[in-house]
Amino acid sequence: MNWCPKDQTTLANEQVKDGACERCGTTVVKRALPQWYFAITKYADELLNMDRLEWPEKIKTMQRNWIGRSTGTTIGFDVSEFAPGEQIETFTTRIDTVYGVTFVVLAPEHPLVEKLTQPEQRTAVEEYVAKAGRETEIERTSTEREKTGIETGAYCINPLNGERVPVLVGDYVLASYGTGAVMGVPAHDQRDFIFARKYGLEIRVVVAPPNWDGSDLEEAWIPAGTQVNSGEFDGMSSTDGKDAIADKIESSGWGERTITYHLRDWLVSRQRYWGTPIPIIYCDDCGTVPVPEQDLPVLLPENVTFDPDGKSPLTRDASFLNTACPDCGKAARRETDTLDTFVCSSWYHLRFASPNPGEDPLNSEQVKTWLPVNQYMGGAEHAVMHLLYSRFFNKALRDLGFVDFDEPYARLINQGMLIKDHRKISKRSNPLTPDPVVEKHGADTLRCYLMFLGPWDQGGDWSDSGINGIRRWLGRVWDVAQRDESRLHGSDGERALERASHITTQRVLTDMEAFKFNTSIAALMEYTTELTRRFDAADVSATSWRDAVDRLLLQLAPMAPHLAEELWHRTGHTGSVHLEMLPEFDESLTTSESITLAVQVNGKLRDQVDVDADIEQDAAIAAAKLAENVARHIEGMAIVKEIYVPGRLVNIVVRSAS
RNA sequence: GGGGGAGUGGCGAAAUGGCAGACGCGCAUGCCUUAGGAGCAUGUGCCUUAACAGGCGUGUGGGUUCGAAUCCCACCUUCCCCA
Repeated sequence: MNWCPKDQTTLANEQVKDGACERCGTTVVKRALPQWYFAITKYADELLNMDRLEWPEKIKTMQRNWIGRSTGTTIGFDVSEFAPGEQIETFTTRIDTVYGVTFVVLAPEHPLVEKLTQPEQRTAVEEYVAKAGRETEIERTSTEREKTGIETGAYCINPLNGERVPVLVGDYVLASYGTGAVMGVPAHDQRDFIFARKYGLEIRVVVAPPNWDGSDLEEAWIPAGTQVNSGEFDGMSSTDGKDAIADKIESSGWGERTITYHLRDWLVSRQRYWGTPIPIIYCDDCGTVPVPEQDLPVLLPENVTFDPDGKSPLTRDASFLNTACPDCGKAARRETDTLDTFVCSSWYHLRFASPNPGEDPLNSEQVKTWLPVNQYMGGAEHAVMHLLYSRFFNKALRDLGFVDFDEPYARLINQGMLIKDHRKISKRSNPLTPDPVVEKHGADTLRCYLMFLGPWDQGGDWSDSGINGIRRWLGRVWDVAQRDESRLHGSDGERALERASHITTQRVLTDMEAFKFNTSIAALMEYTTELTRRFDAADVSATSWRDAVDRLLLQLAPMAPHLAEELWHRTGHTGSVHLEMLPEFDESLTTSESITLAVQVNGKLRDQVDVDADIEQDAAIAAAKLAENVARHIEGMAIVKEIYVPGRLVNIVVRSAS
């Protein structure tokens, strides 16, 4: 059990960071306590299936790694010579290397350590085990550190070849992972290789590299190869050997094919006040009894005192603690542990969708209407905690009949981290209070600025100065939208205005769908400038001008909702701008009759030419060659190649004519 | 150590095989102003040049291509994640 001495509570593996409590940074120690778990491992395989999720690959990879499914073989090494009737269970994904086992290593916490340690080694082993108990798992498994181990003095038998190999204790083996014991194959595992060299153990090649001449290896050979020194399996490819050896082990009863997971069951007990009480009652006669459904939910008592000993007030609150056994009615005690807060965040979206469910925790009909969540926005830091728990909850609730879908969040986007003073902005450690910014510039300005900082999924650096640009732009919008269009009677700029409108909408909508709000806003800024220019030139009609301003406001609405609404009303509209549809764009109106081609000579830009938009390749190249600065660079040269990229550029490749 | 991002002006950034630096900040000059931490206009990658123009330039070194910030290889720096 991971125990934080400061917070006086247990922690899930996911909540231990670098051996320290995720909340307060205190070094976490190991404690043995009875706890409540959720059986998330029962869903491990289903949780691995993320094919239909539109999530960032990175998050999917992190979840896969966290679940950590590996297929391999469990095999027992007999130790009855030293501990009658016992054997050491080991798990390996490389059963093809089993003939190369030259030692077996136990985790310091392994129950057989005590039984197997021989008298002459006892003092040294006990010291070693005590030392390992003071170190964190991160320290023990760090690859930076040299592997250490100590002999127990005992030996075990490899069932495949009947060999007697030494049993050691090593702190790089964790009791909590796999079987808490590993077989040592120095020739084919780099950690074992280094370990064997250090302690003078045999390094025996059993999977030969191609063209192996029988000499000693310089480092472990990890890839596949040919079985050698492997009895009846010699000559097989190690890929086939894996299956053949596993078959033999299973048919001989020495072990079996096994799937293991890194994921462990979710420890949900917390020794805190602030949490959902675990609905369990302890009765001296009936044992552990769940609170009957009609008595749910168990509510926290309200008038409690918090003492500085860090213990949950629930452990001292008699009115909460004492109750009657639901089965026999005799006096009984409530569980005083509460549920991890990740339990609540695993289904809050279901409750949001059905806020008044009556007797049930949620209303399935309303949940079906609204969910699953189409687009979820959250931080990448939730990859293996909240997001995994939430998926598990959804699947469990589905199996209980509460929801009819498999996944809670169809599409996931990670917003990036905001950095201030070289540290990430966080509500706990480095907060950015929006109030003064809102006070000074308004909520719309702050909102737009956050969108303008950079790509949404990359976050950005907060700076106080850049916000002025957004403030100025919104000021220009305010000005331009309210100009009096009655003096406009022109027509020369109509076509240009229409083009600008449709191009802008195309850019704004495309970028918004890709969560590139920064470039969406840049497009609207350019459009604002264009509107101002057209008004000052007075070369459009009043109607076109007004339509163009409406278009600006409609696209501004999602970004600066208050300002857009106010201007929508001030420009003569009734009803809310937020009930309007976004404008559409006509691709045919985004093009123009003439285009500017860039002209390169040998890939270097030399000039530009204005040509008809539908110009043919030959004509485009001919026009390009006439450009003054191009002619200069190709004069007297032999033309090797001419390239025309329609609508974009011409590249003329030349070399000296000599 | 392993896994995954990122590296472009003074700064935030744009461009994902086709005119590098859009848009914005900052800065400079000018206009307006009794005033400016307001507003407006113009300019602003570096070097050479009176100008036309030319050279250099997207972390470093190589490669592919008519053409590379963009693709490939190696390296450097940095951020995030890690049983």
